[in-house]
Amino acid sequence: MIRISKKVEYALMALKFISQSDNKLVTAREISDTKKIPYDLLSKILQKLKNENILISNQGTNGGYSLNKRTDEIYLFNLMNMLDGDVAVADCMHEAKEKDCSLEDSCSIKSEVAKLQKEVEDVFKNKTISDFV
Amino acid sequence: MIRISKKVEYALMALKFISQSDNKLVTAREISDTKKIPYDLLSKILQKLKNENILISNQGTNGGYSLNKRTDEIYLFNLMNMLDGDVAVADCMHEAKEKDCSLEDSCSIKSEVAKLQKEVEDVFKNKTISDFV
DNA sequence: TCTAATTTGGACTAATATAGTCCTATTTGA
DNA sequence: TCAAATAGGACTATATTAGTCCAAATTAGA
Ligand code: SF4
Ligand code: SF4
Repeated sequence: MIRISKKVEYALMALKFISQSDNKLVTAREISDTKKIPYDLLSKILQKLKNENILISNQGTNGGYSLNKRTDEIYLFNLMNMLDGDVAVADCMHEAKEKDCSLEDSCSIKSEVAKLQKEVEDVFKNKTISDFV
Repeated sequence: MIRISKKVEYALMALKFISQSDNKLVTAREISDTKKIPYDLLSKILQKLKNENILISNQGTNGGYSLNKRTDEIYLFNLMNMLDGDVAVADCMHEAKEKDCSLEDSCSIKSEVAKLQKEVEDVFKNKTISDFV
């Protein structure tokens, strides 16, 4: 059904929220409350973004998150990769070859699927967080 | 993870196969055997395509399927719709509003997601079976 | 030094979607 | 009448996505 996962949506909302908070640290709780995002899930997402150097985190009382990149340096394509794994329109299109397709031998559409992959990738590679702010 | 379902892949292979069979009727068994597609699943797909007037079917001995449209009249976008339901990058983007998002009130990214939806749709609307043949 | 606010992170469960199977009926040419 | 085929409902299995639970570590401030 070709969709953006909730994780990615939550990440987009969170990054937008943080980018609009003028350098002030933002807590997971704040975002969760104002955007109605499940707290635990959001926490995981922010941690991931921190580990991927999209965010900087400060632990402890008065802690929170802040951006570590400009919004136009954060690509939707990369976000999707971080949070959901490879953006691949078919099993055979994964970068890492863990997921092979058992039909690869008899497959008659692989090269066309590859073109499609390219076109879909381009859509997501051409969007950054700044498009969402 | 943004992918084309197996159903759609199987449909593409089947339609390609049929289109290359020079007006001769093609059976589900033939396609299933040569393309290694699970027979029962493929049958369902072909039946669906018949009900959607993409294929014509002939029952009984010597029966089989043939195309009811030119390959350049069969859009990937429509195939996906038929077989998997709405192509929607997010819950709120479904045509029929069965699937609403509970966050719609607090959502800060909906309009940008709508743009994305449009771009993704365009990719699939600009591909027909003829691109796969 | 204690406490509350916070991030960190593993393990788990629940819900949903996708893929595949099974079974029976119907149609039809030979 | 038989065998080859489509038709289609109901079901099961698998995988993915979404969400929850719990315990630990960090840190500012009282
Ligand atoms: S069926 Fe063909 S296109 Fe689809 S995943 Fe397998 S090899 Fe790739
Ligand atoms: S979170 Fe926003 S963009 Fe996503 S489905 Fe809900 S309303 Fe649409």
